[in-house]
Amino acid sequence: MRTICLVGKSAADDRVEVWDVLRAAHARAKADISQDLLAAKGMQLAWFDVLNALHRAGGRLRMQELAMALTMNKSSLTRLVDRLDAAGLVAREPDVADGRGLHASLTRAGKDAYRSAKPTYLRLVQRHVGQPIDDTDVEPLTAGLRKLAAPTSR
Amino acid sequence: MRTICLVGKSAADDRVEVWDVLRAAHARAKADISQDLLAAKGMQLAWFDVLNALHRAGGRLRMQELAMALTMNKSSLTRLVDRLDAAGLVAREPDVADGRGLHASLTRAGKDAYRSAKPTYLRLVQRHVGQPIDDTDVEPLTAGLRKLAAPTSR
DNA sequence: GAAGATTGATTGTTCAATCTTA
DNA sequence: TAAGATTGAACAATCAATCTTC
Repeated sequence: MRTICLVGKSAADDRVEVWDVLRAAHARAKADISQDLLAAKGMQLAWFDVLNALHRAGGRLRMQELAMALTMNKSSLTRLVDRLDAAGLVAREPDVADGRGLHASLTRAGKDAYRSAKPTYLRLVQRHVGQPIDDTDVEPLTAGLRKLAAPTSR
Repeated sequence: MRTICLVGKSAADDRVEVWDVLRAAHARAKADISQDLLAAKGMQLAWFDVLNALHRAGGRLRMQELAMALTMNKSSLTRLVDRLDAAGLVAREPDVADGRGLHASLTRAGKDAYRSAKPTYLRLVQRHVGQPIDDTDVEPLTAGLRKLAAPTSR
């Protein structure tokens, strides 16, 4: 039983609190954005993420690179791309340089869906992430989170 | 086509970046902590979260309150508690005051498992969240994330 | 044999419907 | 009728095994 720290929190407790509030902030923002995106555009956040990643990459990406960009399990990505493929938003194309690889690429319908959803997505990010914080929070938040996003030293 | 903002980022872009880096930070920290906890103690993070919530609440909580504390779907919680129950770490007890409600409560084995895992959990949070950030990051990070964790105004 | 990707089987999550008690 | 909780069925995520090409 610690009797020394009955008053005041330790530095360690403050770090644990960062983890707690990080989880809470992420959970709330993701829930709000994904719900509203689904309601407004009938599109799941996971689908938009794929279209967004492909768009940023110029329209196509190898499955492996796409999995990396989305920090997603490769099996999960295979299945997610299956669904997007079935919906006609993404197509798989053979890699001419390496017969083992496949490219996931935006179809015409995929580009249209992306262009249609993007403004709504940006608006929702502003509403659920941009609005709640103040101007002075932006820089320190970004800096701190960036350190956490980098791979761990071990 | 916007030709005005070819140089420099808009304030809106900075807010979107907060969202991007929030997702990345959360994904990495959660992956690292849950993997290491599983490796070190054979316990899933979701299980620890339940034990932790019950411990904080003094050992027992109604299913509904537990779902709230974990920001978790009530069906998912039913199933999660099923598994913890089957493992002997948690028990369901009738609520004497309201026959509709149930309490999930820590069993003796649940308390032991919690006490055994807690130091490891805290160590992993320090390693994967505490270490990567600097002392000066803690306060502004907590403050910013707390604003995001609060329910949205709409 | 190793890399890129998919598949089968298992497990976990979610929605809507249900059951029980207030 | 509504609240608290669970269930069945559909859906998504994950691991290990597999297939194909390098």
